[in-house]
Amino acid sequence: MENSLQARPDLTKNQSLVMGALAQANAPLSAYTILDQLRDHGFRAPLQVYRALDKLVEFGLVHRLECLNAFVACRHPECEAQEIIAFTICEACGQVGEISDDSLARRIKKVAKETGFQSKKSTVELRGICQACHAI
Amino acid sequence: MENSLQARPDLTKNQSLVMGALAQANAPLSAYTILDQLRDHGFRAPLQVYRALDKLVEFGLVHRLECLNAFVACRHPECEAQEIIAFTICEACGQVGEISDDSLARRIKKVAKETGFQSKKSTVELRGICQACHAI
DNA sequence: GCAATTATGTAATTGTATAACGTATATCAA
DNA sequence: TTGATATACGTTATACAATTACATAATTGC
Ligand SMILES: [Zn+2]
Ligand SMILES: [Zn+2]
Ligand SMILES: [Zn+2]
Ligand SMILES: [Zn+2]
Repeated sequence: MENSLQARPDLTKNQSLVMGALAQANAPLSAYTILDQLRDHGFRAPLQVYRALDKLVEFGLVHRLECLNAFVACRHPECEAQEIIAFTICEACGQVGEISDDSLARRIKKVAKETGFQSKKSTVELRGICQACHAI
Repeated sequence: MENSLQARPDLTKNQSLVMGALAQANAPLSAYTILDQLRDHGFRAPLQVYRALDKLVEFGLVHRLECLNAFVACRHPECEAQEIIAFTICEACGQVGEISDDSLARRIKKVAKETGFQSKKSTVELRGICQACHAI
């Protein structure tokens, strides 16, 4: 049986550039912000960014935040092994945290199943204030 | 102390029209789909829809689904009393369900708090197959 | 009436994402 | 070597989503 984890191939040039932009940022970037940052490297059109992002998300290197229409580099080593990740998005500093909690995942699965819903993909995004910003 | 629940005033004409479109639909509608449906009633511009949607969401009569950029009428009588609602979105029939489970809400609050995150607003959206579609 | 607030109409613009082309390159089998 | 397949890339145009800016009308509270 195939391992469901994506065996990550070497990144292409465009994929590397987009990954680099996201890795350097300490907050989510929109596709168009990435495009602007990479114009000096030859990027001209949104599709170049979106195609790279599609692959990077597929590889599990990047997450998409639905509530921001933005993308963030994964900082969570064990990410691919988790079914459900909760993202914490600080509205003060923009930083994104990743929480993977088994009991939370089980709870979500359970409440869904109780209504007969078969969940395939879940989005959990929390907006608020991170610890660092709250301390200020 | 003011009640945080919105005392719902009568809806204006535009708000009623948008609410009607969403109430009739059995799946989420995008703002532009609503606009098209209401052209016969004098709607000409997206802003007329977005302004009505803003109010309806504020009143708790409509929910916005982040992962779809779409809006759905609330089918959940006790909705406003719940801090956290999980939406189930069927990828087969499009129907949206609302789950409010106290233990899930507590769990989410708890895992966030463990990382020092102060959550203000949460988005929980599950995509998959609903019971009816699974039975087919 | 009058001021303040809320709702509406319209046009223009900005932001997000994809469709539809064509081209280039790597891989593999015949 | 050729042909088939798969993948990546570049470009243009277009579709879809949301907001800004400004003017006008209706409503509400004195
Ligand atoms: Zn991750
Ligand atoms: Zn912060
Ligand atoms: Zn509801
Ligand atoms: Zn269904």
